[in-house]
Amino acid sequence: MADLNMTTKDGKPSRIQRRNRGLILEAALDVFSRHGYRGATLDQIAEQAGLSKPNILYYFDGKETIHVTLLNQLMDNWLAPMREIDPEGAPLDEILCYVHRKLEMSREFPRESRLFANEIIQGAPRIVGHLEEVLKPLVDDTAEVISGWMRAGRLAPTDPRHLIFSIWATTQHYADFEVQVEVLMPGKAEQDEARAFLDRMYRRLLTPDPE
Amino acid sequence: MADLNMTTKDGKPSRIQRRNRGLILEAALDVFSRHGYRGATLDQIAEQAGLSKPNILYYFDGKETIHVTLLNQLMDNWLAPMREIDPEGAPLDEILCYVHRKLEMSREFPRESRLFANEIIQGAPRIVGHLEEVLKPLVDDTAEVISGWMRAGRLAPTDPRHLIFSIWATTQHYADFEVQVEVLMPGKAEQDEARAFLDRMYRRLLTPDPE
DNA sequence: TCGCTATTTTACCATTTGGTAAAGTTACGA
DNA sequence: TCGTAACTTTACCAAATGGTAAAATAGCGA
Repeated sequence: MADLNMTTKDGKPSRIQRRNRGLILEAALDVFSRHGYRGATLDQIAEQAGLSKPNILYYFDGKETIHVTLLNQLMDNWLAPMREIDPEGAPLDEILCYVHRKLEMSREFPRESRLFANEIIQGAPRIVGHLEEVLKPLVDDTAEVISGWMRAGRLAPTDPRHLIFSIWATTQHYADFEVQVEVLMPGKAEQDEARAFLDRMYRRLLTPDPE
Repeated sequence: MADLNMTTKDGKPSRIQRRNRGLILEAALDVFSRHGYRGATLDQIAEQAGLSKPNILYYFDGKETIHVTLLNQLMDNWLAPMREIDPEGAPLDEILCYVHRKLEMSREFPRESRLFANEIIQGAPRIVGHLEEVLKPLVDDTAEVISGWMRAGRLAPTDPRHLIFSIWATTQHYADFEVQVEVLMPGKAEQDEARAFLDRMYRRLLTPDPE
């Protein structure tokens, strides 16, 4: 019985359950991130997970459930770096540290980045809710923190939200558009260069003008 | 006879041909950009074009041909702003003008932007060739122009290729991640703000330090 | 207006795809 | 070691999808 919570009688998921659900999600991340939601097939996921298709549907209610599960799991990790921006810290350091972490994640978790990008580009049909309920409040808070720093003259003034967009865009670009980057800078250790470039760009943008 | 070149006997495409091929490409742009290659169906394209599915296949050899046709048409317009960077112009103005044009295109042609993004994210299977043969030389040239400006002290030095990436990323973000932008800045005239933000960012990044 | 070509429609088809039913097999506590 | 619940497999299915054959119709030059 493919229960929604998927637990054994005693309320705890079994070892096999944990292993197989893990295998499925790992395979699904791979396939969804490469082909998008509609482009991915349960057969591909099944093959990559080393399980049969019906067996996959024993663990998840359907294709969409797998996808939504992935997106939900993803969002938490994805937003963690922004949550760690410390309103008490040194403004420029906090922002630059955030940029570095996002770039790190783009290198370490390109599949997650692409999964997310695919979903947003196609209208985010399965996570607009999450965006409104979780992402928006977090961004509002962060923008307020940054605004405060700017009003205090500790950062050069700009629009904090567009600043955030630009950080997302520039860092995730290296994951989402990896093929293109690879074509244009073949074989280069572009990640270190990227770090230096972004560091410089945001440092110059945000360092307050001497009065 | 669905000829590859699709011409009438006298070598010229008929009025009907031009109209219908146009209808199909317009519809296909809409559908592909919203759902990605595999997520789009010929039935959707047919319905949106107001033609029957077999009729669509009378004008194009198949789904893939339509997609490739779109991508090829797109690439030229897409790269036009970069081609217009004038090596003889004022460096900062040329770059900022390029940024503005890219942002403009992101607003005017969001479907094209998303079509392209979808293709690249999913590994660019149908246009790596084009990227290598057309995009790479152009980027190499442009990077060399920018490098020259930097060596001459007319722009603050940075990596020109990462500069280009960041311009692409930040400008296309407003088209590709439109849903997210809309959630986080509901109803705002974010395009004007974006222009001001990017102008400021690249101006500060690239203005040479006074010696 | 005739005749020929260009275009469109109708009726299909094979494959793929998400999903199910039910029979088997495994694992684990009593 | 036996019984039951957990898991897996086999054999399907209906709908969707890319594509085709061939008949029917429209358009256009002579």
